[in-house]
Parts: sequence; structure tokens; C-alpha cells
Amino acid sequence: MMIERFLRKEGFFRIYLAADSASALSSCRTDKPDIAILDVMLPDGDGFALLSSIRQFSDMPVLFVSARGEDEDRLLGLGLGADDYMVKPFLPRELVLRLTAILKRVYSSPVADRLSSFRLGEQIVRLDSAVVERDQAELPLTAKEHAILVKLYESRNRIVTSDALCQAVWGDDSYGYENTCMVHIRRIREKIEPDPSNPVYLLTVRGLGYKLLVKEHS
Amino acid sequence: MMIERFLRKEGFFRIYLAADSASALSSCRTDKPDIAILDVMLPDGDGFALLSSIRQFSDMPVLFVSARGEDEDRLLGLGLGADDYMVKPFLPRELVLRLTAILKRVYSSPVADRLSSFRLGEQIVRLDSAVVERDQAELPLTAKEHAILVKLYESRNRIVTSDALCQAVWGDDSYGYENTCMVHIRRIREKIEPDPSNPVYLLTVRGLGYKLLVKEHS
DNA sequence: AGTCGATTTAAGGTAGCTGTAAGGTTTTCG
DNA sequence: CGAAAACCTTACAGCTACCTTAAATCGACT
Repeated sequence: MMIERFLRKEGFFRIYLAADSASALSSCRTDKPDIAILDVMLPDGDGFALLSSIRQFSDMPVLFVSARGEDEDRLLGLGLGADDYMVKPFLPRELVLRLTAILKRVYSSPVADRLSSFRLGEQIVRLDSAVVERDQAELPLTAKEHAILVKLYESRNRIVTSDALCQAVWGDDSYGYENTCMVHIRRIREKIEPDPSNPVYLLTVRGLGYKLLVKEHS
Repeated sequence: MMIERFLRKEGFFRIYLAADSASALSSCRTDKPDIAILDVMLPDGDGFALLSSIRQFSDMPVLFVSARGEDEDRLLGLGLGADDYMVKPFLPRELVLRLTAILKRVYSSPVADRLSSFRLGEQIVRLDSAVVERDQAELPLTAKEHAILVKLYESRNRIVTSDALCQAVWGDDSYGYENTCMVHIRRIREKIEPDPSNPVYLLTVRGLGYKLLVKEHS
């Protein structure tokens, strides 16, 4: 199939082709692909019914492809929870772009792709190499410190509740780590704050949680 | 504008309309909308350039709308990191479905408890970071103040009874906190009202409760 | 087994949020 | 008009949530 070749060339791999609805459904269930491309017209039924079946057990991304471009079809497809709906004929390149757009939203945590480094005044925090640059020196970050900073940075300029923070670092059964977390916060402050006792970047919001202030450069 | 009315009816609120690229850009920066709808053809430039500017500082969702449906345009828009590209004319209903599809992917990710920010005249109340921006300063909100504002914002422009408010903040056995609540309301007013003694945003409705006035128009 | 760094526990200390209370003002209603 | 009810305003004391430090424990590597 043309499209498949193209997708493969674009870096998509692990591509499954299904001959009929039943095999497509079971493939979605067992292979758990990252995204599904469904044709509305299928030899044994329509893609809408198939999507309904998929939605019974999965919220996976789905893109419809169809020769039928009627308004009702598009509304129906999108209304069933599809992520996009393309009408044939279309450029393979556009398909790739749309797939990429969807995958970007679904599988990258909001800021994971730019999990590189950020600046706090004079200091530069490098999450990818787990160090803090300050005064021409490099302070290493420990594993826990790093995990906490990642979580805080993901929600920078917003409050992260102590619960959410503990859960992100110690897992679901994180009850009882609040104190431990506080100690780590203190250590982090000693590395990123000019004056750890009067924080200006990693603030505590009494009764709510912590907040990492990062000025976005224009 | 037609579309705006339709979106509002569909439950979208806090809608900003920008007259030109510059104001759109600054609105994206300061108002931090959940999603942006850009027209490719703008009075002072094109939407592509605008998206590039936005992508400098934000990964926010963007949907293009255009009278130009050429292949190159669509490829360009999607290639720049847009989430979707719709060609006019289109059904308002489809716009809503596509917006919803994008928002579902972006904000159902772990982070978002979907607390937003809103504007009260000159002030901007940011619930996600628990601050009130006014006169180039940031007034922090305490935990209780924050909880009260969340409840009031959930029922903005409608009356919230004192009972309901207390229950939302202090739990089910909240009898006897009416006075306490009043004190907190006063403190909130000192942060969000131009003149706390003559409130215009957080109104008391004698005998019934309180009401937070939030103009959705910009 | 021994060492060293990372992590956790524990205990004492403190700032500032929260609630209480008392007196004032405005509205309602007999 | 007068009194009661509803709400406002202010100040202050207590306590909770958080800080800080030091010591104990864990874990990896030799």
C-alpha cells in the first residue's frame, strides 16, 4: 500500500494493516498501537461502528480517512471521539503532519519535549544533565531533587500541591513523604536560591503547595 | 461575530477577539487562553508568522481557519505546529468538535485540574498560581481565599449561598463559619476590588449569598 | 565488611494564616 | 420611628503548616 510505505519512510514503524473490522479491533486491543487510521468504508461494516467498539475499552487516538466528505459523516466521526477526519484524496505529507500533531498532544507531557534547561536569575538549571550552574560552578542534582524539579517545572508558575508532588516522585502510595519532601525542597533551595531562607524562585504557598517561578524569555 | 456567539452557546467562555497580530500575540501571552483560533489572512500580516511568534514562548494549541485551502498552505500551517487547519466555509458544529478533540488531548493529561484565570477590570485573578495581578504587582492568595474564589468562580455570575460557600470550603459540618467566611470575603475584596468597601466584582446579595461578576467579553 | 553519598526520620522552632469576638453600619420590617 | 436582623470592619491570640538542623538509615561500590 502506498500510504504505508510513505509512513514507514517518515519514521513510523510497527504498522499493522487490518483486513477487516474484527481483526482491526483485536489488533487495537492486543498490539495497542499509538494511533489508528480508520477508513470509514470497510468491507464488513463502517468505521464509525468500529470506533464505537474501540471507545468501549480505549481512548486511543483515531484519525478517520474517507472518500465520503459529507458534512454529516465528518460530524459523526468527530462526534464519536475521533481526533481528525481527512477526506480523500489527500497528500500523504498532510496525513503525516496531522498524525504528528495528534501524537504530540497525546504522548508528550505538556513540556516534556523541552525538558532541557531553564534560567532562574543568575542560575541555570539543566534538567537533562541534572546540574545547576551558578558562579562558574556546577552543583549536581541528586535523583530525588531532579524528580522534584521536573515535576515543578512541568507546572511552572502554577501551584503544585504537596500531594501531587509526592505522588510524582514517590509513586501512588506516597502518604507520609511530606516531611521528606520538605527536606529535599530545602536542599534544592540551597542550590538554586541566592538566599535559601528567603526563596524567590521556589516558593511555598502555605496550605496549597509549592510553586516554581520561571520567567519565560520572549 | 457569528462564530463567537456559537462558541459561547457551546459552553466556551472567556473568549478574546483580537483586532490585529500584535494584540493577539500579547493576549496569548497575558491571558493565556486554552486554545487559539487563527485566521491565516490577517489585516497586518499572515497567521503563519503569528504562529511562529507564539511558538517562541508557548506550546499552546492552535487551530487555523482559512479561506485559502491550497495544499501548500495547509502543509505550512500544520508544519509550523498547528493542531488543525480548517478551510472556509465550514460548519460551526465541526469547529466545535475539532476544538473539543484538541482540548481533550491537551488538557486531559495528568497536569491539568483545569483551574483557569480570569480578569476583573484591571486585575487578573490567577487561580492556578493563587495570585492576583494588579498594578504590576502580585498579591498572593491564601489557601482559604483561594478555595472561596474557586467556588465563586465555578458559579460565576450566579449567586452562591453562604451555606454552599462554607460547605465548599470547610466541609459538610461547616455550621458556624458564616462569620469567618465574611472575614475572608473582606480580605479577598482588599485584593481584587479597587475599593474594597464598595465592591463591584464580588457582590453580596443580602439574604442570599455572594456573587462573583466576571465579564466574559473582552 | 567498610566507606561514602543519598535519602529518610525525627525533634524543636517559628511565621503567618485562620478563626474569634466585639463593636459598627446598613437594611428590613413591625 | 425604633428595633431587630444581616452584614461589615478591625484587631488579636492560637495553632497549624512549614522550616531547620542533626542524626540515623539505606544502598551502591570497593
